[in-house]
Amino acid sequence: MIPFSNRFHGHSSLNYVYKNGQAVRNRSVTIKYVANKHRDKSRIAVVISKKTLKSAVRRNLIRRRIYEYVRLKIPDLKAVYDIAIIVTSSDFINLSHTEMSQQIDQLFFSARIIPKNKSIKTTPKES
RNA sequence: GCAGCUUAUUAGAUGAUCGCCCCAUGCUUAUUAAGAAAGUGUGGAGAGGAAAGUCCGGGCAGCAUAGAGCAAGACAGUCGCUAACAGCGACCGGGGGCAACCCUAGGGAAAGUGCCACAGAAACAAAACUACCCUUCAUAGCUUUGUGCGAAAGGAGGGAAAAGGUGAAACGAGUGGGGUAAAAGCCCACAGCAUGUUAUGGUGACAUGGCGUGAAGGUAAACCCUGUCCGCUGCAAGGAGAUCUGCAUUAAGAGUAGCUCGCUCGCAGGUCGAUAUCCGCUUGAUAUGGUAGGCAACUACUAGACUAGAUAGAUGAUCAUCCACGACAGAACCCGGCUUAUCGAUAAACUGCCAAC
RNA sequence: GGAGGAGUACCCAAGUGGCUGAAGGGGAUGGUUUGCUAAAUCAUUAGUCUGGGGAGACCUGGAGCGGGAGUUCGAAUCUCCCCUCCUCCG
Repeated sequence: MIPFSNRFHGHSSLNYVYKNGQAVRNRSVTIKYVANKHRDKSRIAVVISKKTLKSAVRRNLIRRRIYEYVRLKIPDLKAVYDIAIIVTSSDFINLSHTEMSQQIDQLFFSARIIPKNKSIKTTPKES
């Protein structure tokens, strides 16, 4: 999980991201993001609908894996962002760790939240 | 050894690195003290047998310290257990299995009402219809020619409820004998059923036997009757600000239930501040061990223990090794059950068959 | 987390124990009408799964009212347990 200060608190702050954020998406994940100049720390949420995956255990598992990977990316962000990662396909549960990290890296780069070459350098360091 | 049956336990393990929530405690922001917040260090602890479905029951909270009557609803063998229950235990009756054992919404149909389609003579009150039997009328005919006898079909009167291609079910006591014009528990013997009473055993449901009486279709997960229980809403319950104006003080109105009573309460609006935070929130019908009681469910006493409390919601990620290659699945106020989902592994008791001693 | 409701043919739906071969409407298919279409009008329609027969057109048996049990002679309907979908709450 990510620290308490990097989470969203309350419903309305997430609604702001949904309404005003920019979106990048691929087949199974959508990322909405918006820059926030009032805060010192970025906030990140992972959203999985009960309709996409019925089992609570599997939803938790996806959420934890994404949170864990994104937690390591927080220091690399260019600025302070509010980010919502919305999972829209139940196939996401079957991805291996490398497949998952590739998809998220790709989306983060195309959103221009993190610089490309740094993201390539950091991943071997972490592992 | 094979096949089966019941119960209980368990629910991947170990290590490395990086992280999360809560609690305790130290330091810093910050040199009087106290409190709050943020950061940071150390230590402790961190999902289930079903956490699920929300199907029952209870605690707790608000409405009266939850009160009365009706309505509505739930339950249904007996005795016990329990805070309570539609639960559990033991037993009784019924059904299944060679057996261990399993299943069982199991009060009342002689209080009343309804329903029993189609088919069938008839669907529950008894009768009618067909067939059966007797008497009689009348006729063909026979004839000893006498107001003699008299078949079948037919008309009339009567008998009995034994027979009736249907149907889930047919008047609801079977078999054999007697009996009769023909029949029938009409009578007899044997066997069975219901009910009353009585004896024995059992707390009881009930079981076994004696005596008397009797002939009653099914359906109550149809209405209903009998007995027992039951107020409603649910932690999104509920609690925690400041201030001003108007109306009212009996009455009116409002509040919790479908209605009646009863009970309680002043009501309406504006402004500021919020749409959040804190409390409720985990020590409890608590689990574990021991002793005693009980066939058991369970209860009493005792010892030490504290074992999630989040709020976009904490147990994870990555890697390595091992094996049986890991099923179903994530607490949200808390308990007791039920039901449903579930890869396997282990242990114990018991039953049947086969073999050996 | 808690409370309530619904599920019948491709779609909308009626049906509260028995002749349901599942009413009715839309849709689909084929006629009539028109120079052609639309509209109107008439007729047909278990159309899903499965067993058997047939070269095929088609004929025929069974199941089937979200799924599974039970009560009953008989269940879309009554009872119980699941599944799916929808709505509400400070």
